[in-house]
Amino acid sequence: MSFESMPYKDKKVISIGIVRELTGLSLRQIRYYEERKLIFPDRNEKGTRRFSFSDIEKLIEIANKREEGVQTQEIRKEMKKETKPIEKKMLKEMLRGQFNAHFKNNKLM
Amino acid sequence: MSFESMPYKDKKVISIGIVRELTGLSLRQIRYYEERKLIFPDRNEKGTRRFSFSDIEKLIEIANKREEGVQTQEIRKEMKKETKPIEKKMLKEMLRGQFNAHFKNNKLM
DNA sequence: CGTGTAAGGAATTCTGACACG
DNA sequence: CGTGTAAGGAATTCTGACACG
Repeated sequence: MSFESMPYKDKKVISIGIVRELTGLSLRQIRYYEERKLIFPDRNEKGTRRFSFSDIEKLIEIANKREEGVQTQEIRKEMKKETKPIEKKMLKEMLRGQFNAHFKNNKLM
Repeated sequence: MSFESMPYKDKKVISIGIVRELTGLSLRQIRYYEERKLIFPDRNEKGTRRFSFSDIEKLIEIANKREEGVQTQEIRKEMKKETKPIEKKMLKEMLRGQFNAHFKNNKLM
């Protein structure tokens, strides 16, 4: 199942009210950080936001930075650097997936 | 943080609507399986249910058993057997925690 | 810039009950 | 036994806007 293969940490299943409880941030703050492209919750069909545990961890980091007086713009820049290696890893895995699919189709199936 | 120390899998943070999406079960079915003591979602202050990924996995198992015609009573019995070892493990860890706390308080603090 | 708040509407969730079987 | 459904109420979430600064 695709459900099993994805780590729970990145599944977008948490509503904004719970995120508020878990982070201590206000709804306004959470929505604003999305507006500033610091987090990227999914939306369900009717438009309500769905967050992952990763989003929550990110929000906790953001809250800490904000307490230090760092502006959202700066935080976004810092986060870009940090997520780059992850993107590279993802890309690598995607390529491997493509390769495997290709191999399967031509040699085994 | 206590947040970090607990695996995401067991955090009760998912609302019943998402559980329905993820399991394909109806709200009625999910609530009924709780009534029959097959799952144990938390409740927030206002009484709305909060499920964990573990609950969702359990529900998928339950759905499979039900398709085979197994009654909820039977499913509960089967699940009791399966969760016993986990309870033992938890108990062991709790005891170790108590021991460590005791040791710390008397010898180190 | 970052956050609070009141506003109105839409969608969610809850419980207890009746239905069928 | 297991599930559907209509009912009424309460709580959630959404957006765009005004406020302050």
